[in-house]
Amino acid sequence: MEGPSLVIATEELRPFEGKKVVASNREDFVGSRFLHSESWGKHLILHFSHGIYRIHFLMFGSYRIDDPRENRVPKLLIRIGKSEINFYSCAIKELSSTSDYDWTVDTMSAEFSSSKAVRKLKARPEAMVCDVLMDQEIFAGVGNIIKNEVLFLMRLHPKAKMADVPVSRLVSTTVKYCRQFYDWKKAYVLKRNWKIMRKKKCPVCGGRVTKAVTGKLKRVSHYCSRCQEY
DNA sequence: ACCCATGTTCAGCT
DNA sequence: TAGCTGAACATGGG
Repeated sequence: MEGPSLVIATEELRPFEGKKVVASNREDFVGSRFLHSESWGKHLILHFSHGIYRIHFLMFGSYRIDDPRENRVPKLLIRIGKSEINFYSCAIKELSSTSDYDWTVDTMSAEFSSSKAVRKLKARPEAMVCDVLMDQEIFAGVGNIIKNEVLFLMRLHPKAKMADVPVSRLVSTTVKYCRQFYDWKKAYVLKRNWKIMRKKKCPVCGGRVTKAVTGKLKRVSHYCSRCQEY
């Protein structure tokens, strides 16, 4: 789950703000009050009257509101009023505070600082663009889908060195695409708008899309070797 | 039916 | 010590 999806999660939880947890599979949550939620990058931060919890969905995590999965044990279940919210296969960690979060690196935050990102990127001329895009200390919330789509939009090869990348345009394209991802996801049309991710043919030249593990992060990149130059 | 993938952390090694 | 690798976790979709 990537940053924009987490923002959507906070929105879906909004109707439950200020309400009491009447039941849970975790004793400490019972009787507590759900105050509000927020997201930072791929973190979903839930504030309850008894504590702050950070949920990370990793690769396979999911949540369901009033739609429990059959035969699946949620990592966290909370019942609020007549509603049931379930979090599956995620990592849950209690936080003592959220003061360590820097929202100026969260690509979905209004506080995101493009100038700060540009500065960090310029400090890494030897790094591959596929790695810096996924760096959560620069672009918190960007995952492999956003990475691949942004690289295609920029016509950039995943292995391009940052020294050869138009840094300012990379930042603006990434932030803009995160918003686009959010809009498409909300409209349930995200996948059909992928241009290169898991595609067989390049939408520009019709050539076969290359699928290769790239960068220090060793994540799969989907790219057109003809249209996306070094 | 099998294979893959929207991700991160950590142990253990060089 | 820094940096790398593999393992572990866990699951729906093509």
